[in-house]
Amino acid sequence: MANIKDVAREAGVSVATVSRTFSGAQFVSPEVRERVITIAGRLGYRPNAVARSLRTENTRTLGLVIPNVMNPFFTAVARAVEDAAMERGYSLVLGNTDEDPEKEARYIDVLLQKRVNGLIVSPARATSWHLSEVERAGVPLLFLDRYVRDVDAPVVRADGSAAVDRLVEYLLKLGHERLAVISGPPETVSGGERLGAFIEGAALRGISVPEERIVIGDFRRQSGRRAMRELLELKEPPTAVFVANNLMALGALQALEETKVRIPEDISFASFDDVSWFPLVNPPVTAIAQPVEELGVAVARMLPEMAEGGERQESVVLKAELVIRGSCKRV
Amino acid sequence: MANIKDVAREAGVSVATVSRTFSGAQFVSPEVRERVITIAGRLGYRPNAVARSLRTENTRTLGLVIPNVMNPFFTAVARAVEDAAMERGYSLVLGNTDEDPEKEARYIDVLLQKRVNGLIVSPARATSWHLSEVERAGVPLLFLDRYVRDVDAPVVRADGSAAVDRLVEYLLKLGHERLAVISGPPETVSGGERLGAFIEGAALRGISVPEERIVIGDFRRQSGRRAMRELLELKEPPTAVFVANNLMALGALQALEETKVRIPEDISFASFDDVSWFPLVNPPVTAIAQPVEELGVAVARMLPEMAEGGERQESVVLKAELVIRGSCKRV
DNA sequence: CTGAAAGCGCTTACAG
DNA sequence: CTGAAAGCGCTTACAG
Repeated sequence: MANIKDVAREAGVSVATVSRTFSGAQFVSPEVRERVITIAGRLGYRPNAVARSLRTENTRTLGLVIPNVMNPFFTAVARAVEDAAMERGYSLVLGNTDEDPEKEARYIDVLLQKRVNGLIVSPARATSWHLSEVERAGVPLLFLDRYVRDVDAPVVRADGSAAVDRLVEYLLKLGHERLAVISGPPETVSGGERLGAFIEGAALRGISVPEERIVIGDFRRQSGRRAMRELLELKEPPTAVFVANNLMALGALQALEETKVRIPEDISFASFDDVSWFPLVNPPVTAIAQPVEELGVAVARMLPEMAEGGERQESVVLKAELVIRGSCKRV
Repeated sequence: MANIKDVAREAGVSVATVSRTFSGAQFVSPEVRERVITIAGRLGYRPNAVARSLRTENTRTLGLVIPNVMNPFFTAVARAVEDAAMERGYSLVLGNTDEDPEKEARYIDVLLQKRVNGLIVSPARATSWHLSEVERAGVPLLFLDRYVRDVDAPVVRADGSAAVDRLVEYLLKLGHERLAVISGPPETVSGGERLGAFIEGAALRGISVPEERIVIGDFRRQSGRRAMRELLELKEPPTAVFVANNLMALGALQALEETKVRIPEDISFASFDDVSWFPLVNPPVTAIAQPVEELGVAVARMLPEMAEGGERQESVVLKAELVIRGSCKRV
C-alpha cells in the first residue's frame, strides 16, 4: 500500500504537505491540495492511522468490555455506544468476558496495550486488581451496570433494588408464600443487589426464602434452565419464581415449556430485565425493565467526553421499573 | 505511562533487551529477564501496541462490519467471531451500517486506515465500490451472509431459497391463496433471494403474489410493524404472511398483537430466521432457521487463517431449514 | 546473550 | 503556503 512518501514524490511536494492536505488542519494551496488528492487516489493511498496514532498519542479507539453481547441488555448498550463512538470519530473494540475475571483481565490488558482512549467496563467481580491498573494507567474509565468498589470511576447503571422490592410486595399481595429466586453470581454487583433485595424484601414482610429455593446461576441461558428444573423437583416447589436476568429467564421459560408446567396456573413467573418479546409470550411476562436506551445514551455521551480529557463525569444511576403483565397470579 | 526507554534505563539494559523480554521470541538470560519484568511491573510499563504494530506491520485487529448487532443473527455471529478472534490473539472492532452504503463505506475506510489484518463484511448492497477498494488494498476480506458480485472474496452464508420454496409449498398445501410477503431491501443479496424465492415458488405453483401484498421493509423492527399494519388494511388482506427476517417479524408480531388479529386463526404467519423465543410465543412461530452457529464457526475459522496469510479460503454455503411449529393453519 | 542503530509512517514546531 | 528535520515507541538484522 502506498505511503506518504510515495505520494509526496509523485506529487513533487514534501511529506509535510501531503500530511497537511489529509489532516486538514493547516493551509495548503488549492492547486497543490488538489494534485495531492488526485495522486493519492491514483495510488490508493490511505493515511496510516497506526503511524498517526503513535505520533499524536491518540488512537481514537474505545474499548467496551462486557459479560456477553448475546445478553439483550448488553446488545442494546453495545449498539448505543458504538453509535456514539462512530459519530464522534471513534472506533469501538469489543470484548466478552463471560463473567470470567481472568478473561476480563486479558481484555483490559490488551486494550491498555493498544492505548485505547477510554474503557467502558461491566466488571465480573466487585473487586478487581486489573481495574485499578486502568486507573493507574490514567486511561479514562467508565463502569457500566456494575462497578468495582475500590476504583474511583463514574458508573452508569440502573438501581434495581426498589423495583425488586416492589415485585416482592406484589407477589406477597397475590398470596404467594413459597418464593424462589434464580440468582446471578452474588459476587457481581447486579447479582448481589437483586438477590439481596429479593430476600430482604421478603424477610421484611415476614417471609423467608429457604436456601433450597435460592439457586445461583451464572446469568447465562443454560443455568436458568437447569435452575428451574432444580426448583421444579423440590418436594415443596415454589409457587412463584423470580429470575435475575433475561438470559436465565429464557432458559427457565424453556424448562417450563419442556416440563409442561403452565404459567401462571402452576407457577407465577417474573424476570429482571425486560425484553422485546416478553409481551408476545403466553402469558406476557411480568418483568423489571431497565432504562436501556437511557443508559446507552448516558454512556455514549460521557465516554467520548472523558476520552477528550473533559472534566470528571458524574455517575448516572437511573431507576428500574416493575412492568406488570400476565405471568403472576393470585394463589 | 512508562515506555521502553524508562524500563531500559532503570534496569540498566538496552531497549533491545527489554523488547526481547516482552516479545519473548529471543533469548534473554533469566536474571536479566527477571529484573526487567520486576522493574516494568514497578513502573506500570505495558508495551505500546501502536508502536509495535507500526514496526511489525501487524495490528492483530480484525474488523466486523454488519448491518446491526441488534439483529439476533448478527449478534450470534459477532459473538462467535469475537471468540475466535480473541482466542487467536486478535481484537475485534465492530461497525453497524444500518444497511446504509455510505455508513458502510466510512467504516471500511476507517478500518483500512487502521490497518486491520482482515475484514468481515455483510454488505448492504450487491454492488459496492468501496469493497473493491478492500481488494485493491490487499486486505483479506470475507463476506458474511451477503456478498458483492464483482468482488472476488469468499462468502460464508446460508442459502435460503430452498427453504423458502418449501415454506411456499407448505402454505399452499394448507390451502392459502392470498399470500403476502414483508421483504427486506431487494437490493441486498439476502433480501432479493428471499423475496425472489417466495414469489417464484408461488408462481411455479400457479399462485401470483400481487404487488399490494409485497411490502418492502428495511430489515428493522419498525418497518415490520408498519408493513403488517399496511397488509391488514388491504381490502383483501392476506391469509398468510411471510416475513423476511427476525427483526421485522418481531415488529409484525407486535402489530398483530396490537390489532388483536389472532395467529393462526385470523392469519398464518412465518418468518425467516429462527430465534430463541419463537418456540415460546403463542402460538410457536414457524420459521426458517439459519445454521447460525455453524456460520459463526466457519467465519471464525477462516478469517484468522486469511489474516495470517494462509491460502485463499473456499466459500462456505450452508442450507437454511424450515422449522414447522404452530403459526400456520389450514384455511 | 546483549547492544547500537536504522527504520516503520506519520505530525508538527520551527524557519523561511 | 511549504519544507527539513526531529521524534512518537517499538523491532530486528547485524555485529560482537
